[in-house]
Amino acid sequence: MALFDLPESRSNREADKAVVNKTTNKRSASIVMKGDGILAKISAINALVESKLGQYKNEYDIAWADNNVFDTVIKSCVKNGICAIDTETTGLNPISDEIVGMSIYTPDEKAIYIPIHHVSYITGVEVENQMQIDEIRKGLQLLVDNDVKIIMHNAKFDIRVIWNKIGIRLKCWFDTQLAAQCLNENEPHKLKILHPKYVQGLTEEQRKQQGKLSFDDLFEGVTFDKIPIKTGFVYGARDSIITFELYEFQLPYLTVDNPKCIEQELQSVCNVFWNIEMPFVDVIVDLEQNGISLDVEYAHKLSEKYHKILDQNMKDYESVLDNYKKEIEEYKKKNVNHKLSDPISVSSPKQLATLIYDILKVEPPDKDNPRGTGIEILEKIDNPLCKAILACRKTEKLLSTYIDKLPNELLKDGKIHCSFNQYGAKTGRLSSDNPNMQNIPSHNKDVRKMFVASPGNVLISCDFSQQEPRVMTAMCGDPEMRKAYIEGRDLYASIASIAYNVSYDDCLEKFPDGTTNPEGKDRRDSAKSIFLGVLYGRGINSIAEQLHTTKQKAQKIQSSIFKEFPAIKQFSEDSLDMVVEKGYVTTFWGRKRRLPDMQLPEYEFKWKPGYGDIDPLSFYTEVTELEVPDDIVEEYTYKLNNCNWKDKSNIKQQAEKEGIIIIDNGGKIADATRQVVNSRIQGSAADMSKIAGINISKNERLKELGFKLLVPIHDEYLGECPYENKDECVELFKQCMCDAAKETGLPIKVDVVVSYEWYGEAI
DNA sequence: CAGCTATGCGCC
DNA sequence: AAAGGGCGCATAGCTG
Repeated sequence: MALFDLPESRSNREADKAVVNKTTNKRSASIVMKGDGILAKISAINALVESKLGQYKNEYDIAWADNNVFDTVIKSCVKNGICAIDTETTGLNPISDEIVGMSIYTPDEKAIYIPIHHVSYITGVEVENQMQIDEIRKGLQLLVDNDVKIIMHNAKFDIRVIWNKIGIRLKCWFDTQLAAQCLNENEPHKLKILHPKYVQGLTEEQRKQQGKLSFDDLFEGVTFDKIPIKTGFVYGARDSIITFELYEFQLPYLTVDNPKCIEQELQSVCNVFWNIEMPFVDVIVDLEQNGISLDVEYAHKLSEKYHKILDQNMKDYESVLDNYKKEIEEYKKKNVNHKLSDPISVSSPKQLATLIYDILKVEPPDKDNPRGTGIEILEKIDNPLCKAILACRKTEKLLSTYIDKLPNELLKDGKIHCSFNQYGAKTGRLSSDNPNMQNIPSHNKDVRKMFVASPGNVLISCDFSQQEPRVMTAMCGDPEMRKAYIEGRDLYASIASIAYNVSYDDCLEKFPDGTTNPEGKDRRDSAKSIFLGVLYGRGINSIAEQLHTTKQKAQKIQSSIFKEFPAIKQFSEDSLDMVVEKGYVTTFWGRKRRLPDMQLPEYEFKWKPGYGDIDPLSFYTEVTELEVPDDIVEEYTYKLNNCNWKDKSNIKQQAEKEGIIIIDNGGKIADATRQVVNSRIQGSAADMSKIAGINISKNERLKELGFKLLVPIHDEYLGECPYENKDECVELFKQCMCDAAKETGLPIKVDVVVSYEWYGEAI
């Protein structure tokens, strides 16, 4: 059974975890099953691939060590100056997983599959006559030397695989995934979905019929290295050609003077794609490849410390719970089918709700969420039990998500190499996973200190100061707000000063002598909340609640802010006008956020099946959907627009009796409305941060100094460099960041910290 | 058993 | 009437 020594279907990384998690007995049991099933599984896969992709068999070629297919195609790539490339691997980790094969397509040649590390699924021995890494490297070097334009789908992955496994760092010229995201952020961006949809022109129905063609669907559970080349080459080779075809479809829309681009109003998106997203691919490759060091010894100590705290938290919780022993027992007797564990689990919202609302009969503080057990609700309840629950949950979160989790994520180099999703948010922001490096606790100073500079290096963090408010100021152009930033004043204090009609100094957190000024802090906090409230589309009630004040007072401050800074309100109104007219808003740099819900009618009217002027007995009602006559639509629209909101459901029920279904889009429209201003601001900030990353990665001097980017956290970058170069790196780092704001015409401030541990003591 | 949703919570 | 934007992940608990 040595063949199946590891659970092969998983990445090495996960395999390691499996070794830790499972007993030896269990493990070998599952492996025996795998071994017994592999023959059947492979033949099932062979048949499945044959049925789905067999038609393409003769259209693609295999590059073997003893034929000249690879050389021929490389030559054609050089001649054409363009090609699409894709890799197949044993898993999704470009460092710890292995490359299995590659495919290349260039026009006028068959798409080729290059087997590299296929093994026999029976013996585990490498299949003979596969291409040698050295030969492939020489070929790829030719592509680099001749500036061949390379097209990929999710390029950062393939670039890293090829860099790590073949030793060539390719540059991607056109990433079809990023293109798709720039062209429409509101759809899935998998190659296997986009190609049928846009290149083959299949309808949703036809696509369903075609069935699933993605890797997981076809090879479920079996890594690609075990797939016989005769079967796998069709899938592999096809990846590069469909990537190329998708590119051909997309290119006109991303060519600034092409009629298709102009007609779709995509000129500004071209700027984002070509000048921000494509150059940023190299930044992501660096970030992921660099990784960040973790102090394992410190993490271990931290784990001990917090497990002790958790033990104490649990003791406290259980002793408080003891006070309610009687009530709990009573409840359990009355409700024989109760699902309460003993003691009641602090991590089960259901059990906690039972405890708090059913057993202790607490009056729900939040009417909208009467059985909620979230932090804000428990804080309002304000009793020792809730305090104990919150303490347990806080500590458990720290331990399970960070302190005990992160040390397991290390690769062989002792670093965490997480994954960054370049278009992770529909606003254009990045996201991070495996693990998420963008939500490491910052309030708690202990946890971030697990992350340290590599030996001989220092960490440098550099963040934009008030990035989003600054972007808002640049975009709305309010002269008073601009002045505040240009003169280096605190914007929130400036707003407060004007809104409250008191001096600027009286709106700062501190007096000039350094002592705290509580009134000033309150004013500044109010202005800040309201300003950010506008950014987030937040309701006035919710703002008032946060400020611990009345709705009237909050409303008054908001009104005076709108009055004194008319550009803020104007900007919101312009944004709403734009989205209603065009269906989208744009960022400062031209990224689009489509919000089609904003163009929905407030109400839609449909006949109930069998109603309308169709014969109720007809079998064909679903074929012709008849529209509800205009006069009825108008009548109900008028009623709905002029009624008390409480009467709305009555009207809807009334209509239903008459066979008319009223769809209320109010909720969707409200949701989208809140996104309008925020998308422009958050998206512009994201653009700016990406430009900063590009500036940094293109700075040759920083490279010479050994500076490395490690983690982006929205408005902040974390990097490291050799200790002796820190001063020069800090200056260049700051400059690259500030330069990103150049186009806005507003200066931006950055804050820098140099330290050995993240959030550790400044050096 | 895997895979899904709900709830809660960490960050900007 | 009331309304926080953007993420990823852990756990519980349900379903197939």
